[in-house]
Amino acid sequence: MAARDQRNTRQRGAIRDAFERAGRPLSPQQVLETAQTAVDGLGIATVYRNIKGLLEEGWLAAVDLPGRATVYERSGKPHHHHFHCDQCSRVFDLTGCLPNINRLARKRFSVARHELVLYGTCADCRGVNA
Amino acid sequence: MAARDQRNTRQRGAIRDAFERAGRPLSPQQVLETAQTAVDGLGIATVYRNIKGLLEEGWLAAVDLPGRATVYERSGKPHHHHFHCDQCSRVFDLTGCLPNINRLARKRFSVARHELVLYGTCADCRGVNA
DNA sequence: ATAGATGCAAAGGGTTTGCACTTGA
DNA sequence: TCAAGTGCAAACCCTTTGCATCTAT
Repeated sequence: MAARDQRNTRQRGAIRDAFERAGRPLSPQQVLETAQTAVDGLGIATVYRNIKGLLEEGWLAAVDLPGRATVYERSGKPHHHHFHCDQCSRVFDLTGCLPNINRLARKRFSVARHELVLYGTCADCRGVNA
Repeated sequence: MAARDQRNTRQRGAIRDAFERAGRPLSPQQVLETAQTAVDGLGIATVYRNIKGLLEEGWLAAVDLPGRATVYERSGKPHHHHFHCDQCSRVFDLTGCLPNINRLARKRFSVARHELVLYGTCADCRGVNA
């Protein structure tokens, strides 16, 4: 394998922690804010560089969502989609998918994959702190 | 109504034409390239300003797609989704949707709408110039 | 010791805005 | 006429990169 020669810096550790603990996709900015509580002076450039490294390593996966900057999540999850809260802008994982989703395209399109995002309000924002 | 006091400039006409003729969502850059053939010296800022105006007017609708800049299309179409060609990056309209698509979210999420994008290769890029 | 990693600041790419000039009505 | 519209360039925001310094190994 020898993915590459990466060191275990405090910064990298804090960034990984941020993802482990969040359990949901995070933006670089959100990662910065979380990881800064552990590593003072952490810079945004370092966050971007580590995210890139963790992507190449396969530890992270990019989640492109319409209308917002790319967020990232731990890789290895089964096929799933996301929910975007219109109020707090946080992104949550959904489970499962729908059959026939790729059949929406006419035969003149060869479909390789799809992306589905649901929008609305999360329980926290609705005050349903159940 | 008096949406606002908009003039019919050559630029605005050319921009509208670009959308009318394309029949598919366009990016500001694509609009610029098309409309420049009609209006020499057209600037990108004018394209952005007119797109914004046409959005407010309700003549255009924004189409946010994951991982690419927002594209725009004529408004008023029934609910539909889009196909993004991985090779030429053009975006095409699909027709229809799937039932139950909003049920993918657990009850802790209140779903207001959804966005679905299919990815793959369009007929042109596959050489199926049928 | 030393190559990789970091932080800062500057550079990029796409979108928006300020301003003087142009133009539609 | 004269405010809305335009073109240009500077400003912005987010992401990436250059470089001197720092640090795991």
